[in-house]
Amino acid sequence: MSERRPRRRRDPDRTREDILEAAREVLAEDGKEGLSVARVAQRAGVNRGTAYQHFQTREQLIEATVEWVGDKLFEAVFGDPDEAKDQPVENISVEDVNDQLASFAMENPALGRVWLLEVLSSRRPAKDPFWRQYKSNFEKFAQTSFAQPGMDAEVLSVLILAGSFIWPVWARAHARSAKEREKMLKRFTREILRLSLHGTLRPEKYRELDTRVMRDLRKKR
Amino acid sequence: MSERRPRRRRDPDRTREDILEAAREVLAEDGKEGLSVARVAQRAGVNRGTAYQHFQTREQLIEATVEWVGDKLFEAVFGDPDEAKDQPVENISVEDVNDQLASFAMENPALGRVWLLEVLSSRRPAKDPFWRQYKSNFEKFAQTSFAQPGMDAEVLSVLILAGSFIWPVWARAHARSAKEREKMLKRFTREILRLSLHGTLRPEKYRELDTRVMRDLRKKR
DNA sequence: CTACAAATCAACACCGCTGTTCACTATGAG
DNA sequence: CTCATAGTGAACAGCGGTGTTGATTTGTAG
Repeated sequence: MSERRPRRRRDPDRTREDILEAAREVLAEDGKEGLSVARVAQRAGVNRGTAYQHFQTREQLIEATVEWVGDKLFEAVFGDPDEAKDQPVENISVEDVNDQLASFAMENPALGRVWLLEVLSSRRPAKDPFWRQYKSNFEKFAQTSFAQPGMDAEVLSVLILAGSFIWPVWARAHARSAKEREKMLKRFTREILRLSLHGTLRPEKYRELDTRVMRDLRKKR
Repeated sequence: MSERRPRRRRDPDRTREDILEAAREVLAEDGKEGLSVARVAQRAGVNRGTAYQHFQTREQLIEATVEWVGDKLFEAVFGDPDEAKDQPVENISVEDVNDQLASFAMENPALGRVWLLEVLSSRRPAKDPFWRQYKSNFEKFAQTSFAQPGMDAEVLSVLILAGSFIWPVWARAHARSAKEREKMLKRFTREILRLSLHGTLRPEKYRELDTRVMRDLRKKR
């Protein structure tokens, strides 16, 4: 036991990447609380001291990992950042965005959950590129004639994000085959679509409720 | 320092309650990961050994606390369990249920989040009275003529629960005055209602999408 | 009023983690 | 070649945690 590793080739960038990669793995397996610098360093095949050289504290290591997740999420949902930034809303398919989002969540359940809570509870959520883009897309879309009137884009952003990242918990995305995950994913995306198109209540059966909600609408913001 | 407390009066039930109460406080303040038997025992004014007598492990202490939250949540949303169990669905107001749920989540943000994740990831979620009732309500409702056709009640249950308990994170429910919480709560419940009634997309603008979703509907389950 | 099971408690043994420091070694860039 | 620096290893001081054990007290049943 306790094989002595040969010394790493000197390559700070590579080393940093290795540490981050290991951090992702640990985070994905055991969540934020399971992550210790010691474990990450071991998994990365790096001396603990070296890890502390690259990330001053455990918190910073987590932060850097979450940042990485945010970037990947952006890429998965909106594609190349440079092109995506200034796409007009009309070019963006509501359906595709939600599908990609839900798919990412299903394939990276633990990582995604950590990202979600970290970003939503952060002091400056707008720092995260994905959140910024996602929310602003929703807001712009709400202005178009394709959208139902009176939407609260912020609430909807949180709702769909929360649903997308929590659904894999219920679906037991870890511990399932790719095929089963695919099936659960489909169920989710289909229902989001159906909900988006028709809601859950038949408005004609809720006249009173409907007028009340829509009246509130006018006086607010 | 290190005042020596006088030995506790012998009263196992009371002691157990004190421990659970302290556990709730700790959980509410610092979440699942902040909970240690040591802290709970100290806060409860109980020897750590005593705590271990009542709850064999940290996990079991958490489990018991989550159970308590489930009960409270049930009570807050559905009222007295004995009466609620066999209410016909028609007597239950969709609006009220969602309002009470969101309100509970807003007033018990950390506790609620722990409950949500614990229940959804548990091996036997149906053990939790609230989840069981909530989901089955949704399923029964989906069968009525008040509901839009083709709803996936399970997806919707997870979606709304997730939204209700994650919204307070975004809303920074801790660290806000009662008045501000109330305002954020209103925004959420209103939007849920609006969404339930009208969705987000104008169906007439999404004919193709609509027919596709509804076609899928027929062949599935 | 006594016996006894159960409740309470202090102390024990042990773990893993954080963050720091320091001396040493290898290495790639210039 | 040389030298700043990445990487290593080891040790330290400290913290807070988990479970366990055996002695001690105490309510209560008989």
